[in-house]
Amino acid sequence: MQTKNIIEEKNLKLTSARKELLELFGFEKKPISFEDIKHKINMDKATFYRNVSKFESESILNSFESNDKKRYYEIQDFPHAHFICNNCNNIECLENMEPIKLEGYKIFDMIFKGICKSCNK
Amino acid sequence: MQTKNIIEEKNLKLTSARKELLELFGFEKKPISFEDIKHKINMDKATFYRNVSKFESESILNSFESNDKKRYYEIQDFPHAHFICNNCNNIECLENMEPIKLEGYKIFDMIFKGICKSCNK
DNA sequence: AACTTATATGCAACTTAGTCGCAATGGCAA
DNA sequence: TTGCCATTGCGACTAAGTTGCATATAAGTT
Ligand SMILES: [Mn+2]
Ligand SMILES: [Mn+2]
Ligand SMILES: [Zn+2]
Ligand SMILES: [Zn+2]
Repeated sequence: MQTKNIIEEKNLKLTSARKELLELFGFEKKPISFEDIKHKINMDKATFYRNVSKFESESILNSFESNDKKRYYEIQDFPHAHFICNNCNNIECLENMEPIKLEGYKIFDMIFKGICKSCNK
Repeated sequence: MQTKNIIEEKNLKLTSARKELLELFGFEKKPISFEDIKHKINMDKATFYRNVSKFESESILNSFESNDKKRYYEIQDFPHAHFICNNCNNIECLENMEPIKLEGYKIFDMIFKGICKSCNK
């Protein structure tokens, strides 16, 4: 979907900060922290955080906290688990995993931690 | 195992702070943050954090970060997943779950987030 | 195109979990 | 009992994220 349509659908103003963020998140395939992109983007950190929070409450992004005390954001497409490597700190999207069910619970997010494929060789 | 043996096995000094912590962690069944117990314990926060870090590197405790930006520690017994409720923020140990395997990866930790049994009613 | 107004932004000050340097203390082995 | 080194308390610090406030701007209205 186009950046403009995403925004209009949610009754938000299409500012240049929001354009920048949505293009960046649309382009990246991995979850991103503020630290990751602060040098690439042209906005204050308050603007970044206020926008990603709004995007999250509008179901455009979702987020989780990694090992490094930073919050990572990514486009909300189809639900999938994440693997965080304790060794290289890389975050992987596990897109081919069948979803796990727990009787009586609703699961929105799954995080696995351990040693990733390449560190495990 | 006795507090004293745990400590001696790792060549650490059995200080009163360490006795307090190990008894507390042995007694509690749930993961604990510093905030949770700071009023019950008789030590500086630096002492708490230095000790739990050491215990973790000695494989006496393990830890993970929850939704509330706090780190939770618990006795390392048998590996199990945790469920964090987005609604009531309660942390549950999922002790009856069969472990999940991922070809090529080593999984040390699994965290599920969503809505817990009692909030889901 | 100019006017209006609610929303969004930049900036600086703030919050808060956790860390660190350092001088004083205290386990424990000799 | 002595002495050494790990451990402790304390205060200062760090860093991710938040907030208040004055200013700027998107977008609808005239
Ligand atoms: Mn992902
Ligand atoms: Mn547990
Ligand atoms: Zn790795
Ligand atoms: Zn709940």
